[in-house]
Amino acid sequence: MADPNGYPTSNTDGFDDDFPGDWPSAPVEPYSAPAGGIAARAMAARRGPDYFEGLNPEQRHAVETLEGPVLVLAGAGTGKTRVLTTRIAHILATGAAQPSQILSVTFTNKAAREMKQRIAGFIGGNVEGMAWLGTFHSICVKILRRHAELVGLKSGFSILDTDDQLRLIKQILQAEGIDEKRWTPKAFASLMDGWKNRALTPAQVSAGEAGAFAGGRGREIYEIYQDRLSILNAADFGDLLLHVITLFKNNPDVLAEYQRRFRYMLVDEYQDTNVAQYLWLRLLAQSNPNVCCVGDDDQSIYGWRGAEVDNILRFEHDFPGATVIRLERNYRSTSHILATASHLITHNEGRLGKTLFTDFEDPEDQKVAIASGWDSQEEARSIGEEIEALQANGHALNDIAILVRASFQMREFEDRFVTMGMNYRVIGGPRFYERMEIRDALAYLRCVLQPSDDLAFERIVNTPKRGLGDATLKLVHELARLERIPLMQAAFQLCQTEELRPKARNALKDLLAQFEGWRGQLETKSHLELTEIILDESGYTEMWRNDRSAEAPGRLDNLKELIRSMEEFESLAGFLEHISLVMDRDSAETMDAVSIMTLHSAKGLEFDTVFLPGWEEGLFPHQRSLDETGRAGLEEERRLAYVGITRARKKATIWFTSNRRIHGQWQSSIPSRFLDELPAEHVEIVEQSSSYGGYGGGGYGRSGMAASRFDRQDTFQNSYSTPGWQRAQKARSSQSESFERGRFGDSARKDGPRTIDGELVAKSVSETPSDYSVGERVFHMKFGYGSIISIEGNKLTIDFEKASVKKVLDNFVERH
DNA sequence: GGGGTTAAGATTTTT
DNA sequence: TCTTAACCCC
Repeated sequence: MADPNGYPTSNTDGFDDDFPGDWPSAPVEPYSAPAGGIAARAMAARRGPDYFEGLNPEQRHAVETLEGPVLVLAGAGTGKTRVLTTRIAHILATGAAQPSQILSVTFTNKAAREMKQRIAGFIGGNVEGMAWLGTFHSICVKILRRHAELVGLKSGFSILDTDDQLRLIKQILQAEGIDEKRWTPKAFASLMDGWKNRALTPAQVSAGEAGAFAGGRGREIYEIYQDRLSILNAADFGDLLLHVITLFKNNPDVLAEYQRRFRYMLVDEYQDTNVAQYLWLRLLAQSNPNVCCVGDDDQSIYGWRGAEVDNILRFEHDFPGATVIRLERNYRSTSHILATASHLITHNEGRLGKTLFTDFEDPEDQKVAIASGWDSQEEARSIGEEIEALQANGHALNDIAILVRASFQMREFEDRFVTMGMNYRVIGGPRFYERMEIRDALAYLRCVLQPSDDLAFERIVNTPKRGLGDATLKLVHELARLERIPLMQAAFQLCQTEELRPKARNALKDLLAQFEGWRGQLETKSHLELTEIILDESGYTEMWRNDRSAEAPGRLDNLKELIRSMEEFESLAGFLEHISLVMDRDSAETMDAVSIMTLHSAKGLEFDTVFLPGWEEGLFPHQRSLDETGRAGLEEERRLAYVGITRARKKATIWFTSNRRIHGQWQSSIPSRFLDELPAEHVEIVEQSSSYGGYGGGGYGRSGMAASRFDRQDTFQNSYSTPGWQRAQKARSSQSESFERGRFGDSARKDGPRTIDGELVAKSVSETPSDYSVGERVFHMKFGYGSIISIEGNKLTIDFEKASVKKVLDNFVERH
């Protein structure tokens, strides 16, 4: 069957009717011309299909080399996604495979979504057949649901999030009598994560490593944990991969089916794969080498969560006969930016080596700027002013980003921007589905759907408060463990006895009856209605309505948003499956605002203008990274710097300050060693015009933090004699000017809503005196309720009930 | 069960 | 310095 666009189609679940049983045992291989053969040369002489339009020769090579292993080393901004999607289009158009025969893996849902959209552009909307385009995890779930029994699960298994995981570990540690202070659940979780990232089952954990926890009981705890999961019929994120690997290893017939199915495999962001993902891929690629991995070793920044740069470095070794294609032609940044980033990254050892270049050079292009200030406040203020100036020149705020190393740096900017009335948005941060109220609501839904979901039940059994305290729960737990039954069932049995005090018994009975009632409505009510009913009848919404804290209104909004987001799903089960895997939410932000985010979350994005504050030793490179992983850590930090610089299309400005407050303590800081690794000819030191105080000089470098611990001390100390550094110092010490120049009232900025977390809305700053009066009770989105102590113009000093005394602009509060 | 006090910990984050 | 979670007492 073919669709109107001539592309082969297949059904949408990825499991064709003929799969696995009726899979043709000897499929007719589509002919593919050998590279360099007569047909190939004849074809190359001809104009390619439309989708080749605009590809450069390397990109085209990457698209056309369909057979055998291919590694595409795609530098930043070299059209990586384009190559991937065009390659898929090419596979489909040449008839080399059906959509359902292409395995294409990404790391994030966002990447998967974008890829689907772009492919839809090529093949006319019909991407439903691309059933195997998704994240590692979502693909694994799909496989596992089919073969759950083979790894000791039932098909309806639930997927635990990190919160559930921690609570479970905690219970186990308690039950095993392990001191939670000495051996924290968190520590165990990350240890176990490490094992799962390397595809180690409990039996495979080496004695040495197992010994690193609770006096040698690491493996034992891991085993108990896995046991518990299988009793709960649940899997954590790491398990999703691990179970599939186990499945493949123990069931060659199952593996063979998938090997036959996937004619072409594509992996995006290959530098981010961990050992488990690598093994997973190797298993699938055993009999079929048509693997195309795309990645950039220079952008590997997730080593700390198990990514192995080695995977990409060893590709040619692991996949013999691999074609390696380098994409170095950059379409994003100016030559100064590229040269700066390229030069910096050459300081790393153990890279495959690429040098970005651009064909477009404009004498007007600005060099990468290096600016410095006295402290982080000045940094925020100056950057704010520069952004204001850009805005005045018609620069869209949406094309400006501030990329920080650590999220605590964001606060300074938020504070400053709130004061200035500058639109900004924080990207990243706590995700929607991780919020307490959302998790609670989901726990209710999970309980309705899966009465055996103990973790969900525990979560909400006494939320809102029903008088079911520790004592009651302890009895339920004991019975459940004794009888090896789920908590809800134990609770039910307990209600039949006299063991509980009448009050608790009735409360528990009522709750169980409610769940029964909700379950009864599964068939008759839509999942939207039912969710509303549940949240209502359980008293959950009421709980927040009665809550007087600052966050309560937002939480109620989030609950509404949750219900709204369920609309796109057919059923409760479908919705729950989706959100356990897709923890992100793409907010439709339309407003013009500066983006503030961490360097990590900036990967894959680009902006005209990028500010990179906080380039100081200890912060960037981060001390902890150096302490924990030494040289490898330093190199990863350097790659992070590389990622940061290459986000900029036209202008990058790097900042460092002499003083920074860390954990409330002011500390003097010294410029990042990375600054001295930048190429002088592409960088300019900015003379500060608005700095104040002046920096007194005087050897803060040597007495600075941790200088003696650096493994490259010689290079490092030399940094004080480099011309760049001296000029930067000179520029800094010469100034003193008041910085409190009228920030208010001089703004020709257009009015618009301001957001914090994409939600808080404020209006413009003005000198109009506030019409609030002293003593009035007001509400502030971030600080909650408070009363006004004093007023200056539109600045209110408020004594907050839940926060301290703060000064805020009157636009940010409302009467109460 | 709630409210108040104290202690610990404070990179990066997706699934 | 500030936030969060645990803890203790009523």
